[in-house]
Amino acid sequence: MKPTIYDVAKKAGVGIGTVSRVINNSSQITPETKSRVLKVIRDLRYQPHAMARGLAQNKSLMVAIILPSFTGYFYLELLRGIQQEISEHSYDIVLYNVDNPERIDIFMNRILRERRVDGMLLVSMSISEKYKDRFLRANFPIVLVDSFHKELDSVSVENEQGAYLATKHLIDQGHNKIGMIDAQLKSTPAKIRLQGYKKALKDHHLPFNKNYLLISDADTDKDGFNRQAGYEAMKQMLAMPDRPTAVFISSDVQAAGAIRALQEAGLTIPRDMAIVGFDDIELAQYLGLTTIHQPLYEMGRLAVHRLMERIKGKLPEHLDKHFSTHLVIRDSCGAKASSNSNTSAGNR
Amino acid sequence: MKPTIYDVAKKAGVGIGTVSRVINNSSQITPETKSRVLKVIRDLRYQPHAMARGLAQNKSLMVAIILPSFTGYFYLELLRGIQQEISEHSYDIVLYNVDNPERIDIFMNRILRERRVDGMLLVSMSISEKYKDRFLRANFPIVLVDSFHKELDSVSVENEQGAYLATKHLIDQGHNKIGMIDAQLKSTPAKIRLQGYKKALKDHHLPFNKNYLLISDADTDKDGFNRQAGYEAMKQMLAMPDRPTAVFISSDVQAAGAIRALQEAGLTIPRDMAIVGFDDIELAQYLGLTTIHQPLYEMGRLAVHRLMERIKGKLPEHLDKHFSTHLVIRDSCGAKASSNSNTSAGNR
DNA sequence: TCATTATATGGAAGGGCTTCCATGAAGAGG
DNA sequence: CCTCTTCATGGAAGCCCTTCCATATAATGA
Repeated sequence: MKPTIYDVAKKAGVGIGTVSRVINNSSQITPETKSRVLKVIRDLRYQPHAMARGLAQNKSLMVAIILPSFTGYFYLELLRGIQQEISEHSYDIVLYNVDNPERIDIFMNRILRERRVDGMLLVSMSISEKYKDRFLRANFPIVLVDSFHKELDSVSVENEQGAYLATKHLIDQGHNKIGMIDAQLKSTPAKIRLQGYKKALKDHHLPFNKNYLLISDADTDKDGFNRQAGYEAMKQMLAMPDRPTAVFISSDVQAAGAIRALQEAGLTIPRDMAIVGFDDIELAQYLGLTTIHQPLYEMGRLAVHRLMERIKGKLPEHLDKHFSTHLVIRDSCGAKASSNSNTSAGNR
Repeated sequence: MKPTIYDVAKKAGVGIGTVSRVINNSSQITPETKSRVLKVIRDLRYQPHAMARGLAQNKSLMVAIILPSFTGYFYLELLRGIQQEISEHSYDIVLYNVDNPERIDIFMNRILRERRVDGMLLVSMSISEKYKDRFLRANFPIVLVDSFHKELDSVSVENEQGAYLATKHLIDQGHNKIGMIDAQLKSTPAKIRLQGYKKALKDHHLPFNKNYLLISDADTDKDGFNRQAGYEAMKQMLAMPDRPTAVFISSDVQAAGAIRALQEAGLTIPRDMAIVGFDDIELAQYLGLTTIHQPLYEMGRLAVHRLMERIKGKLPEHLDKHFSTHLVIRDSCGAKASSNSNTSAGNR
C-alpha cells in the first residue's frame, strides 16, 4: 500500500502534525527535524494524497476551463497562455468541453457545488444571470475570457475596434459596397464586431445595407464560427444581385470557408472580392488572409493570473481588460502586404 | 455553507447511510424513502463533495491526459475523440502538458502517488522502463497513444505502412532520388516511419542514401515535429549538391515549413520537388499537401475505451492496436488529385 | 403462533490529510 | 534559583463521504 503520513511519522519518530508541517513547510520546525522527516519522505517515496489534502483544506489545486468545442484553431494559442501561467502556479487544468449549450448548466452546477475545482475560466461563452448570481453569492472565483459581463472579471479583445479596423481598411482600399459575414449574434464577440463594422461605415458616410449582413448558421444551434457556415454564407452572398465587392468576416475559419466558395465560383481574391477576417489564427498565414490579430497568448495568461488572485482571496477591483487588436495585412484585401510573415513556431 | 449529507439526512429524517445509498442508487431502498430523500436533496440543492467521495471510494472519476505541447494541430482531432468517449463515461479530463521532457518524471510521480486521477493516457511519448515497471506494479491503468510499448496497452497507427505508402507513391511518380525529412529518432513514430521509408526504397531496388535523410531539430531538445524544423531541414536539403527530387516528410507541420523554404527559394512544387507529408491535419488541405491520413478521432476513442476497461478492473488481454493509414493525394506530389476534398467541419 | 429468513435502515469506523490546542523544554529576566 | 515566555512538537478532532455491521421490522413457512 502507499505510505501515509502516519508511516512517515512513525519511521521518522515524530508526530503526524510535524510531518504535515514539513510538507507544507511551516516555519515552526527546527531544521534538524525537517531534514530528518524529508529524508524519510524520500525513502518511502511518500506523496501526500491529493484528495485527502483537498478535503482537509477545502481546495483542490485545480481550475476548470470551459470551452465550446475545444477543438478549434482559435483556442490553441489561448490554451498555451493559460497552460503556461497555470503551471507556474502549480495548478492543474480540468477541461470541460461544452458542445451542447444545454449542457453548460450541468457543468455550472457541478462545478459550483461539487467543489472539485477552485475556480473557473469560462471561454467564449456568456453566463446566464441566474448562474452569475449563484457564483457571486458563493464567492466562487470565475473569469470570463473572450466574453464579457459587467459584474464579473473578464478578459477579451477590443472587438469593436478590431472590426472597425477591418472595415475601415476595406474602405481605405476604395470599396464602398462592403458586406459582413457574422456569426450568430447570441455570441457576444459577434454582436460587438457587428457594431464596429457599422460604426466604421457610418464614420465614413457609407450606408448600412442590411442585405449585406449575413449571419452564419442562422437557423442552427451552432454559433456560426465554423468553416462550413462561412462557406454557405459566401455562397449566399455571391447569389445576390448587387453584391458587395468586399467583405469583413467575423472569424478566420469562416473566411476559410468563404474563400473556398469564392474559388469554387471561379472568382479571384481580392480582385472579385476583397476579404478581411478576424482572429489571426495560424491558418490565416497560409491562406494569405488579411485579418485582425488578437493577443491570445497574453489573454490566456492574464485570465489565469486574475483567477489566481481571486482564488488566493485577494479582492482586487473588478477587471475588465480589453486587449487591443491590430490589422495584419496579407493578400486577401488588395493592399500591399509587408514582406515578413515568417513567424510563430507551429507545432504538430 | 454548502449542505452535507448530514443536513440531508436530518431533514429527511433518515440516516446518512440511507442518503448515501440513495445517491449511489443502491437497490436496497424502498421507493418511498428514496423519493423523500431525493426531494430533500433537490430542495437543499445538495451535491456530494467530490473529494470526500473520492477519498472514501479511492477513486476520482478523472483521467490524466499527458501530451507534449498540447497546442498542436495534430492533437485537436485526437482530443475530440478522447473528449467524446470520456464524457460518455462521465469522467473528466485533467490535462497535463509536458513541454520539457524532464518534467515528465515529475508528472509520472505525482500521478502515480497523488491518486488524483484514476488512469492516464500518455500521448506521443515513450515511457521509461523504470516508470513502466512502477505503473505495472501499482496496477495503475495506462494507455499509450501514438506510441508503443510491448507491455502496455497502446493505440497507434501503422507508421511503417504509412511511410511505406508515402514513399512508394513518390517512387510510382517516377522519382528515384527520394529524400526524407524526419523528426528526432527518439520519437517512436519518427523512428518507425524511417523504417517504412527504407523498406519502400529497398523493395523497389533503390539505394538508401543517408545524405538524403535529414533529422529536424537534430541538436535541440525538441522533438522535431514543428514547422521551423521542417523549414530548416528543407533549406539544408536544397543546399545539397545532388539533391533529391522528392521528399517524404514525417509530419504535415514540418512539411508546411518545408514548403515555405521551397517558396522562398523560388521553387515550384511538385515540379522542382515533390512532397508527401504525414498526419493529414486540416492544414494539409489548404496546402494542397499529399499526405498520409490517420484516423485520429477513432484512435482517441479507442484509447479511452480501453482505459475505462482497465479502470473498471476488467483484465482484457494486452491491446496493441495499429490503425491503418491511407494516402490522400493532393497537389504536392505531382499525381492527379481526386477532385473532392471538401470535408471536415473546421471549427474556430 | 413462533421460528426463520429477507430486507431496509442507522450509524460507527475509516479514508488521509490539516489545524488547533495542549504540553513540555529551553531561554530570558530578575 | 525561580518565574515567565517562546516555540517546537504531539495528537485529537474534523473535513465529507462510503461501507460494513448491527438492529429492527416485515415476510415467510410450518
